[in-house]
Amino acid sequence: MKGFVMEQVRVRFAPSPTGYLHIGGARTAIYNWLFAKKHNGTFILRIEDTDAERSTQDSIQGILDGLKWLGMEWDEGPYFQSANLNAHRQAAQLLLESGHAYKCFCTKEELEAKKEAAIASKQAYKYDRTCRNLSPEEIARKEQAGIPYVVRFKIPDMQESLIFNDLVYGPIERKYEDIEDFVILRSDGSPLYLLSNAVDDINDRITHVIRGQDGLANTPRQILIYKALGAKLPQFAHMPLTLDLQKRKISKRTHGEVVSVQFYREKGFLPWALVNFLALLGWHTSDDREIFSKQELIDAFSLEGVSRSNSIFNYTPGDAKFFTDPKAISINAHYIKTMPLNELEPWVNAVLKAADIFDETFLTTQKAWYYSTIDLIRQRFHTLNDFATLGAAYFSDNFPMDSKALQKNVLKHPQLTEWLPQLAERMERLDSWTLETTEKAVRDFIAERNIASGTLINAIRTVVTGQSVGPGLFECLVIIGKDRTTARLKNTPTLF
RNA sequence: GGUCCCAUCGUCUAGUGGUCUAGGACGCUGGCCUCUCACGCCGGAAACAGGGGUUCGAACCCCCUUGGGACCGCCA
Repeated sequence: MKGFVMEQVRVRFAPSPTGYLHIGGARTAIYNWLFAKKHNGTFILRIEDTDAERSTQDSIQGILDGLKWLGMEWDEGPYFQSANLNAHRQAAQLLLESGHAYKCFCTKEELEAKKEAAIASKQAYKYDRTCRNLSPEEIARKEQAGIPYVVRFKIPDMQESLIFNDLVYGPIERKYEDIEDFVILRSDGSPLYLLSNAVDDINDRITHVIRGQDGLANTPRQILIYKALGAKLPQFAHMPLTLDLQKRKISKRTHGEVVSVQFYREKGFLPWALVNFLALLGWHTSDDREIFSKQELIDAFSLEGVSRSNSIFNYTPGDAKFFTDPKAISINAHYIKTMPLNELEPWVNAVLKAADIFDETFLTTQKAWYYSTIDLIRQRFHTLNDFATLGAAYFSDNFPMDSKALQKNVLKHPQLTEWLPQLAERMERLDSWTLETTEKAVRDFIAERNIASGTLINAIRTVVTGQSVGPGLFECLVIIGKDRTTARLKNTPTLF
């Protein structure tokens, strides 16, 4: 970067608020955010709410909440495109005056007929430029007559191609003759997306337009707008799309909640785990790293690592084992089991509170115990919610009893109604409550009565934790404590 | 239909002419560990879409075919 002054990077995420924040949009936001952070630039949020019909306040709020939850904080905005209508109209006026645009009086019916005719004769349809060469007199007459008109952009009449270098896809070429004189202003004077979006990007001094690949086809036309307006061109970078296993674009309509960011929040995802997963869906480094801290990801990120082929969100509806892409769950589990306990703790607090099994003493007098407990059980958890479900028995006496576990490990052995209370009495007399003393008590009991050790151990686990699986039994007992353990063992007969 | 883009294990991908009998991760799977389930560790199955070139040599370069996707609104 020596020899010239690096321009201050400004990027934006510009969603239209017509639904919740979905993972494809979130990924685009993440890439923009990473690019901004990487280059000490500015990340701008712009809500493109000019479609009043479909835009909703709920949706705007959902996008804001989703981005905040993910940690994708913006430096400027949110700006609202609807606030810039005048600037868009002025730009159109400017284009009209400079001869880069013209008024088109063709009616929708006329255009529709031409389009159908083109399709019928298997010709590619493109506006035939009927109004492009209207004389000033004709234009004045039509206007006088009150004939409504749209404003169309005048594509340069050249044989060459428009070429631009996409930072992800490389050189993209489009012949001028293949581009239609597109509409930039409706007959009611309101601007269209292609214009609004470009004008806003110019006004926001965006240096890098990082967006989904569906914007690739719009780019040549927007470049033409930039040029006609005399604006400096930004760099363009298009991201591959996220498809489902049938290679369809993911959408709420066909995929439901699983593609919304909110879903992952509710399912017990750590926001950074989702960010990490999404960043990897279509981007990679050339080494084998897949787990990145925030700073590591910022340092490693580069547009060059973005792949050009669409990536598939590996989700199978109705999968009994995986409620979303298995890799996403795997990454979430990885963070849960490896992150520093003091960072994990607040997330656990939240789910326990939501399940109404949180106790304020967990953070005061019982803090050491609380941390040990989290540390003990997190190894086999995949989501934060597991702490409140599979882990409930460690935090509260109000825990669910897994019916299969009960059936298999307890109800099959009626003698447990006597054994477990007897064992409880013996354990109550223990002077200390450690791995060694609890194990000795149980092993002695087993030896005295000649019980199969697995039978008793599994039964104890089920009665005490409500689960057939979990950490080593004695570690469980030590963590759960003497009082709770013995009380639950004594309670065994009521389970029958 | 037109224009543009893409193509390595099931999925995310490494790979930019020789080091590729194609590497990693998730998932699947065999084993070890073990009171259970995980974790962990050690293994396994699993891919260069097809065909032509170019080259001493091609996953990598070129062409064609096939397949997939995007865009083609007075939506954004």
